[in-house]
Amino acid sequence: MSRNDNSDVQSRDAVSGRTGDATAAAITQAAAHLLAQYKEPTVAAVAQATGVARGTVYRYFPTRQALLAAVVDRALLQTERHLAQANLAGVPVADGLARAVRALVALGDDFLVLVRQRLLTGQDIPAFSLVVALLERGRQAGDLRSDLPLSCQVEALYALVHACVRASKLDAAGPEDISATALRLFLEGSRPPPAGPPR
Amino acid sequence: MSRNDNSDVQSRDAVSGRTGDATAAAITQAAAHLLAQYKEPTVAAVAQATGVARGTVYRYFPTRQALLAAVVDRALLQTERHLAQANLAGVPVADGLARAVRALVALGDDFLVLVRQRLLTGQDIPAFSLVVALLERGRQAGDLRSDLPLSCQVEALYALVHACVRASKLDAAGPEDISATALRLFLEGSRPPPAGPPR
Amino acid sequence: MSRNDNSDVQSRDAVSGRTGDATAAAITQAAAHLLAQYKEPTVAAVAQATGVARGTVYRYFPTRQALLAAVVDRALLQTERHLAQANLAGVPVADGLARAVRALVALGDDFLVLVRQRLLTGQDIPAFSLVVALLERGRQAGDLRSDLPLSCQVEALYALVHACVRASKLDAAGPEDISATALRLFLEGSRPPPAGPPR
Amino acid sequence: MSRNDNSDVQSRDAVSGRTGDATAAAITQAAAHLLAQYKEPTVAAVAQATGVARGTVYRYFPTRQALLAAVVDRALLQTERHLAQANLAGVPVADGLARAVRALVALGDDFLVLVRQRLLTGQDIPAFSLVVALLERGRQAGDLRSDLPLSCQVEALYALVHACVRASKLDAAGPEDISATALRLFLEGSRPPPAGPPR
DNA sequence: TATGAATGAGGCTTCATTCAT
DNA sequence: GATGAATGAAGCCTCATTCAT
Repeated sequence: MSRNDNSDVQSRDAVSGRTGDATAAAITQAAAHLLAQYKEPTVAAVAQATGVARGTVYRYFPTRQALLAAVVDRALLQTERHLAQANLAGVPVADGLARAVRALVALGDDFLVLVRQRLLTGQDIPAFSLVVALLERGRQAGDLRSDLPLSCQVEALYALVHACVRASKLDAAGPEDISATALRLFLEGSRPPPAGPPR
Repeated sequence: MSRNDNSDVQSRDAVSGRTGDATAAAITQAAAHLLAQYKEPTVAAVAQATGVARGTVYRYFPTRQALLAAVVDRALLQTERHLAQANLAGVPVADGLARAVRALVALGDDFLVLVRQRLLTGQDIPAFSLVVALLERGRQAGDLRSDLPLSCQVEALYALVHACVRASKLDAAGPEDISATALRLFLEGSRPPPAGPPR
Repeated sequence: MSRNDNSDVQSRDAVSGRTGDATAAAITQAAAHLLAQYKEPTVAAVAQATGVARGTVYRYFPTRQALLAAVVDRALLQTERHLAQANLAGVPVADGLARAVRALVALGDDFLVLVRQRLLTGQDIPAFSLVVALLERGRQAGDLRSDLPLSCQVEALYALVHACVRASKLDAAGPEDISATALRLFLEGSRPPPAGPPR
Repeated sequence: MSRNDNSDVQSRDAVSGRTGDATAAAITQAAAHLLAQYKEPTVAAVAQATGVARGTVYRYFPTRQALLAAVVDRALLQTERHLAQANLAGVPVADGLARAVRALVALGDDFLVLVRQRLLTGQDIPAFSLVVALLERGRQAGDLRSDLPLSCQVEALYALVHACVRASKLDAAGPEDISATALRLFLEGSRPPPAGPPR
């Protein structure tokens, strides 16, 4: 009843109106936004973007590396959740690809963070394994051509989503249009259909 | 495989076998290689990769920024030269695309440097205008589909070349295979041909 | 002899007993002392003389140049205040000269800093304009000889004060004696009075 | 007879027309000029001012410190020679002072170098001992007032010469005028004579 | 909990010095 | 003898990190 009766919610900051966990989330989000622009953000930049003092960042993350790792972890988690909810394995390949692309586009900064991570470390992103599995299924089922290396197809899918997301930032296109464009480029390429429309 | 064969030009260093200009070229090349890996190379790293002392880098480039700018400039020059020699405007669009992709793949680190530059600055690379013109010609001539934004197609072409180059570093594929894969992905996408082979 | 007595203002450092502003003042003071010895002080030297780490200097002054400029600015401010309080224009020339010399001597390091600045840059010190005006008044009123260039007289006054201050550092003379000596040298020179005492 | 018959003169540089000793002299002279402006000259600056390459400076002077010491030594030597030739001890004090001041003014950069040296090191300049002896003689003979510290008078003399030299650089005054002004300021000060002109 | 002050390691840059031609 | 290239020590500056309030 009383105002102090917040034993089961996080403590709340009077000024920012943020709970402790919300502060941590705000920090990671700001850091993700900076990372998505391919900056190498300093702690001061993250703190300023979050609207807190530098020391506050260190209250939640022991080191800069830990903060950046937390950002990547959060992006991984979000990606896993989105892709799992998309139920890629439960629908035909064509539908699965459309769902996957929409999910990646919807991830926004988190997707860019993971692409950046792949670019820098060269390591696979585990959260993307569902997408790789989908591509493999498509190749085996004959829904996707299999005369090209799988690795190139994987790269191509991410690259096209990434390219469309970035290109759309200039055109201010909506996520549906972006997703559709990326998907078409991935599936059909840039050569026009010989006769009637392929669909 | 000596880096320099003009025996009667430039003073030559006995140990490294490099002339003065060759030293500058070696520095930019080493820096380009580091940049191509999406590192943010320190002057010390560039010097070590070149095999000279830090101070030597400053004999040729007044600041780190100037060095990196010189690397980008050199990449621009190389790209302009390669694309100009490819005579993209003088052949049919299909051939032009094949030539363009082969030229970009052949650029190696220089292409990656320019892609990185686009990624970081968001600015257009003037040396790529020949490729954009080719795409525009293809769209108007009906050789390329025009129901997608040109900007997305431009991004897609670079992204696919980039993706194939990077994917090939794991497979140690040759430039011809890389180029062919990138070109097919760009033109035909990943959906298999409906009936007989597309060509 | 504590440097700061306003007990309820500014956060206070437990070890050094300095407030934040006092730290900046301590840094400029230490830098002024080094400048007054005609050193070209490094940031490390200033930090050590202040008793802080190098980085701390950069908390208060963005660059070394900015620090040195702040020292000069502070010296200008102090000089303006001292000379303004001396009310040179409101008393006879002879008294004004005595006041001016005492003020300059009392400035100590700040005066030396400004003399050094004049020496290095060759530019006039605006805070000295009150003294120049006094000399001009003296020349027009016949209290000072006007058969010598004013610029030489100006230089001479500063040079004599400077010389006496520096000479007195070896003799540990008090400011009153220094001022009197400088004033006499400026007014009467080194030739003894022909007959009785000149006053 | 033959052109190679220069065994007893210095080897002569074909381009600069300087002998080896002349090159060393040119270097010290250029360095003296820079020192006289109260710069802290780099070896590169000295070399550029001399018109030779950096390495050439090191052919004549093992280190920068040695070069600067050589400049001071040369200034000391010049000063000793000038003052000795002035025969200060052999004429009345008044004449001696006039000769001394003219000699110091005529030294130009060398005098400024020594003043700078005094300023930085605080040590006496041995070449100036003849002037100090002259001042002492004047004080004992009653030609100079002795109610002021000798050290202040010494400082004052140098300071006035220095001030007049520097002030004259703005007015482009000749050495005779400079000397006369400095001497008057030293002897008679800035107060006008009570009745008729003192001379 | 949040903050501003302080620190020190590391990167950039200059410059005295050495070396090979 | 003179030069340009190369080096490394040292100074400037940034920034991740710690600490006391």
